[in-house]
Amino acid sequence: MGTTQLESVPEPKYWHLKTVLSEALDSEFSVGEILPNERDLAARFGVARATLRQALEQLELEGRLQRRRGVGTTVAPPRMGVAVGTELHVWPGAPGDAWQPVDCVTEVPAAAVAAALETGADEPVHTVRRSRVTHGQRVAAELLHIPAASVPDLSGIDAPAGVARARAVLRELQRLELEGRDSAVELGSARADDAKELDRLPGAPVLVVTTRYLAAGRTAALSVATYRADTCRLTFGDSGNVEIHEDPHRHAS
Amino acid sequence: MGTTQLESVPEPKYWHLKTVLSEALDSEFSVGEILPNERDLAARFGVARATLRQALEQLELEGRLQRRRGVGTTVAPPRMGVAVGTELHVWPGAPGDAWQPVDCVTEVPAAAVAAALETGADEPVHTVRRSRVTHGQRVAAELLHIPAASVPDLSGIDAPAGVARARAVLRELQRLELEGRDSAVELGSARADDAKELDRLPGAPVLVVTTRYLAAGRTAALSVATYRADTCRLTFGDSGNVEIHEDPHRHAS
DNA sequence: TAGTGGTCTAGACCACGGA
DNA sequence: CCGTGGTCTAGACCACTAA
Repeated sequence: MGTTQLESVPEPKYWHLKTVLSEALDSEFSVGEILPNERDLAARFGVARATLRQALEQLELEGRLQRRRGVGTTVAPPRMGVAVGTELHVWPGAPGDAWQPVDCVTEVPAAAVAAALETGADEPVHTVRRSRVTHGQRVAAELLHIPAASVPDLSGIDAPAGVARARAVLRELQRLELEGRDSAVELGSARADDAKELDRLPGAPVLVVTTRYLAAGRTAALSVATYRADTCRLTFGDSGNVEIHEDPHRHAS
Repeated sequence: MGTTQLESVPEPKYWHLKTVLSEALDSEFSVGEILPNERDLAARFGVARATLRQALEQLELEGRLQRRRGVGTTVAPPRMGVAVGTELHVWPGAPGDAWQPVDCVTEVPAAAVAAALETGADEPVHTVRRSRVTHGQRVAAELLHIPAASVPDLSGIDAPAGVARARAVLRELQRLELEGRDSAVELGSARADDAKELDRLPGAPVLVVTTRYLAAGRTAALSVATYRADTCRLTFGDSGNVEIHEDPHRHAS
């Protein structure tokens, strides 16, 4: 036939759309600027709204866009670097750490937490809730699990819960000698409570950082911190922290 | 009215669906088992297929499911821990590292890479492509950028590209003294080339690990590694590496 | 109250894998 | 070839925000 078949691998529309939008963001928009609404954009590109939304979702996942219901879609600033792996051999709650205690409860934890802490099934655990603010933005929410056995001298505190108790638990933790630490990062989706704390909808993508603190040959504390994946880049520096100004991954190929 | 209004905050259908499916996966399915197809599942729960797919997407994002076109949806095994932050003060390509060189080209890089390397705009850079296999699975693809100035004694090599040249560049790199390193982790979506290497569709969620290697007071190499976010948990241990058996994040709350 | 993004539907067709 | 998940459409209604 006379028809040429160049499109041997037809690219999905939303993928092509994402590329076009991405280039437009680089050249025609500046940070914080509001994009046209989804219905107009879809009409302009001649696609259904659902298809446009698929492209926007990808761009939001990559931290290029920010969407807020009732407001609109704006161009996101570059992701902020958030230090996670520095301050070796320091307990949570040490002077100058980036976290702010919010609450504390003491109870027998869920089975998964007990297993990670290697505690007995009936052993009570203090769970401190903390939040992290960087550059004026709430970037992470944390649950810090501390077996009651790790902080035995908590007798003078009568507060059954709340910030006061959280501070007391953290203070007692400093008395132990920290022997080591290991962390893991994985992708997750925000639970309802974390989503509220992070000002996102439930299910929003988050980076979950799980850290075990070791003392006296056992796990003395377990931190599960959820960071906003759209706005954060987690940095693990073992040398001086230098900012990488532009993302080499974005434009490569 | 006599009708009670308990649903003050109506939960989205796909969110409830995700919870139900998640519990079913825990109790009624085992790893590797094939779920009913999407049309049957949607009918069984009385929702449109698109709504069901929204729930499945979330579960896949959390590493609970694996979906393959033409095959079906299966229950995913727990995420594998992949060491990323150990082996301090070791160059890429050192004996025993987990990466396998695939290719190497030498050319003037994209602007973003040049900026991160702090090289001049016209300075050539070796780009080594490597892939990482763990537990028999391709888990990551890497582009390793090395300024030509970091490996000046590359004269005896006549191969213009390919694995041989990659090995030669890595070998030369070992002659420098590594002074430090810093890494960053962020969420991204797989480019077409990485997706093919990782056996995923383009746009699949990945964890992008950017590492700068420092020597002689400058950036001697820059690694951009993309890990499959669905199957990997990146571990950064500064003490012995101990596996966390079950994810404390999954079941909490 | 008007306009935004978020959810949901009931279809259709396509690309891929295996029999 | 058939069955799977992946893409796409053209609507509808809801939840939220700001004026």
